[in-house]
Amino acid sequence: MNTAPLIHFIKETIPHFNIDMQSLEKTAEYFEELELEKGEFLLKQGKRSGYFIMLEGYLRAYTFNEVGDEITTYFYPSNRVVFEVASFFQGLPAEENIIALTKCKGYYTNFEKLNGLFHSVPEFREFGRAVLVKEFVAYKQRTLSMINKTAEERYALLIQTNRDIFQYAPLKHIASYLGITDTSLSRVRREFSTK
Amino acid sequence: MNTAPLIHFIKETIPHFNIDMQSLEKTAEYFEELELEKGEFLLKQGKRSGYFIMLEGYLRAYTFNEVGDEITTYFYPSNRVVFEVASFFQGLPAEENIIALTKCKGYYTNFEKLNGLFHSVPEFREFGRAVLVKEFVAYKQRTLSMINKTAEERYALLIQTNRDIFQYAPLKHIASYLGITDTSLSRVRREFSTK
DNA sequence: GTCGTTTCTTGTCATTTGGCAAATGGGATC
DNA sequence: GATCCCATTTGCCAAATGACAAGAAACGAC
Repeated sequence: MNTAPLIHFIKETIPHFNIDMQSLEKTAEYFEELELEKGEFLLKQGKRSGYFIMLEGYLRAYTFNEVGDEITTYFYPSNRVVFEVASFFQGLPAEENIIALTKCKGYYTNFEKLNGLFHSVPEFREFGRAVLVKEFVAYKQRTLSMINKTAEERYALLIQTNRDIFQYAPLKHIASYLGITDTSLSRVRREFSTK
Repeated sequence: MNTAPLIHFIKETIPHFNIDMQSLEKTAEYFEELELEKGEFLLKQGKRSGYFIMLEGYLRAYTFNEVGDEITTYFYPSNRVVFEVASFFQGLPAEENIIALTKCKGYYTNFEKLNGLFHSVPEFREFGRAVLVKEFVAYKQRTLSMINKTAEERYALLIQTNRDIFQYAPLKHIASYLGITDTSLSRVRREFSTK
């Protein structure tokens, strides 16, 4: 296994924290390389989520509402750690599906292995915490923008921060991610493009 | 300091995990008792957040949007751990204020002390992780309900899960928490009460 | 209690968004 | 090319929500 990109990602994530090379090499043993083809699932509803350090690719998380419509809950770009928090950490069956929008590459592990890693490389806990905090912060900001931004502002923000997504995801998925219907998104886009 | 309620809370939070009494006593040394009167601030914008295990009381977190309106971001009931994740863990100045809606009692610590505690009582990390995960899960659910529920459904959900809040917080704060104006909430309530 | 401030409700009207259906467009397959 | 399928756009109308202002009610200071 080529561990260099994994080790690089770990160091980047906690730059203030110096993990020695030996620990990093040991850390890598707890992961396996994973590649997903476009359309493959990283997680299926009902299963337990794993822990995927994704260095290349784009993923989409989605679930279904009461009337059976698909709701896109998240888009993951590269260089993110992908897991469904309740399922992974609390052992619950996932309510989300996570599917590859493009070919994806990264490193995968599961809950038991990650805990084993926390024991054998205690410094790695710092990474685990940083990741959990980072994803939590991202979700908080998303919630805030749902509360105090208009659909058009949320659309503009997505274009700014994650423009690539428009290349890989159909607009109806982006619409439900933004909390509006595809019809409304279409109108928002028409207004937006005239500015 | 009366450590019994704190120790009880820690055990309740990670029931599957057995921390011996000695460690729990040592843990308590890293906290101080804190009482807030109604109207007092637990956190002010610009400061660094602490870590407050609140056993009694209600808190409200809020910030301001671009036009200066107050946005209520969260209501905390008792038996929750209260911290602003980005500020506490990443050391950023808080963008939120957190204010007591009632008299509050609990145990308080800061980032340095909590890290010291993680070193001297490694089992306590399990508590830290459980808390982070729990709060993250709560936020995810909130985001999801903003996306795929109507204002009336969100209102009904809040009544079900956190009815006490209506006793302590004015409706305009509840309105901004739900992502609507106070005017709309008033109308939603009128409709809702006829059902 | 009185006064003044804040909160809550209501009315009116504008804007945003949704629901539905039809038209358009692009891509895949044969 | 013809056909089919799906995504997207558009039109029409309804429902939800916002903005603003006025009045009623609740609350706090004195």
